[in-house]
Amino acid sequence: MKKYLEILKTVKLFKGIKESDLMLLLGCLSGKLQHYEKNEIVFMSGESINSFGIVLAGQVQIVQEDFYGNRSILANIGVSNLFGESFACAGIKNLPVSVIATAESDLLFIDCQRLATPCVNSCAFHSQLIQNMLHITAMKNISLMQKIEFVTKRTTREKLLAYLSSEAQKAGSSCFSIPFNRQELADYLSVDRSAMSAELGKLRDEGILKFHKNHFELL
Amino acid sequence: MKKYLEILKTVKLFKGIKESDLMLLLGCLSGKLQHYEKNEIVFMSGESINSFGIVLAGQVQIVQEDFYGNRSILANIGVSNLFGESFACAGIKNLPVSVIATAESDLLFIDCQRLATPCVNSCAFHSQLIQNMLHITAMKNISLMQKIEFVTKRTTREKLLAYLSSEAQKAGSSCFSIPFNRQELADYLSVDRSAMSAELGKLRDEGILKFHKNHFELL
DNA sequence: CTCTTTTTGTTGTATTTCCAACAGACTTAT
DNA sequence: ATAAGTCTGTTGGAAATACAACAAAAAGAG
Repeated sequence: MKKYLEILKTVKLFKGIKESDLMLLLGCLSGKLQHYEKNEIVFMSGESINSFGIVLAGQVQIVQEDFYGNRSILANIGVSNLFGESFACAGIKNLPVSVIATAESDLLFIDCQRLATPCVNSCAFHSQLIQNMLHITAMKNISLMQKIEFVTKRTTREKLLAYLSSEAQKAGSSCFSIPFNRQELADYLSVDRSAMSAELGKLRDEGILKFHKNHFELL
Repeated sequence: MKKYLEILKTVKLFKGIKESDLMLLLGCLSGKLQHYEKNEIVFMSGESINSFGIVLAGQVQIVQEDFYGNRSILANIGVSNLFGESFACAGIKNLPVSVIATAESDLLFIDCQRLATPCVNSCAFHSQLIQNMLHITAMKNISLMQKIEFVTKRTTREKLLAYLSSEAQKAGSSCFSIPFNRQELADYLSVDRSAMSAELGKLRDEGILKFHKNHFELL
């Protein structure tokens, strides 16, 4: 766990917790570190969970799949971010989504019960953790709204431009990388991959953007 | 304010607060009651807000509008539910959405600062309020995900059926009312109104559902 | 009640998306 | 280096959607 101390310090859930208290706190929360291979399933939809995760290395995706096999990617969770905490905090028993590691990943799992109920040692941090968690779920709300903004755009072109400019803004530069390959991007924006590929080609021909693999530049 | 005591007792934010403490608490939070006419704007996109609202009567809608005039309804907020709290908790300065009263409404506004910082009187409730707020934002997360599930369906028919069956489930009956007229439903599901109307007609002809105005029955 | 406005349903056409199939580029394993 | 597998771009036809225009029904105003 110690090798991830630097990462843990950047996790928003632990904001305001002293570095010296961090390991102690993790013990109290009975945090469990686990390794996942690429494409391994972390949580399966329908499953009942009693812990949420923190990505310490790699990345995971939150995925919805209907029984026609249509896949929809709700979110990509990168290093130092949480997943599953909304279901935990809302007390949802059966997961309506799956979580999949899309790269070799190290994930830290924390028991929700432990977070919600103060214990002798962590009591001092408890109130801080809840407040941090509130901030995190509120931020997730915002990014879900932003995703809705993308997918409700009428055409593939508009969806692409809305998504890409938001990524550029997030990166603070017109050059940026995205955490998706083409099929994943299509599943995130909820469009047809081939049509999207064609549209990307058009946008490039019109001089609106450049791209190479998952690296983009808006012009 | 007293006339709404029964409603206030059902507000999830105040869960665990004794009825006798409620009015005291509202004073501490400097809650302000305000009346709105139908179609009046409550919050305007771009505005900077420092309070969130609770619907005591009527309803409001959370609306996104792009500069082509395409409207997207993110959510409908009914009696005893909160709006704007995600932006408050996330510390978002400029509202990315608008809030509009879609019926004559009484709204209670609460200052975020007051909620976040304990004061001499409300201190005892403070921790409870934060926990309740966490639960509320987590639940909102879930309903946003559900909305994404609707709008990412490929066809108008699938969107309708996904939405209507979720409403039936929520109502606990195959008969239920929806809080939208046709144009609003189209803007919520992000489809063309006329195409949606046609699809509703087909579904009725096929004996899959019955409807009259905003009252539906799944068969 | 009558007139006006809003809401809902219907239709036809242009546009867009979806799907399937395929070829080339790139990766990975052996 | 070869072969198998994956990812990306391209195309054509089928299906679905968006848009505009209009008629009928319902709601609201005077």
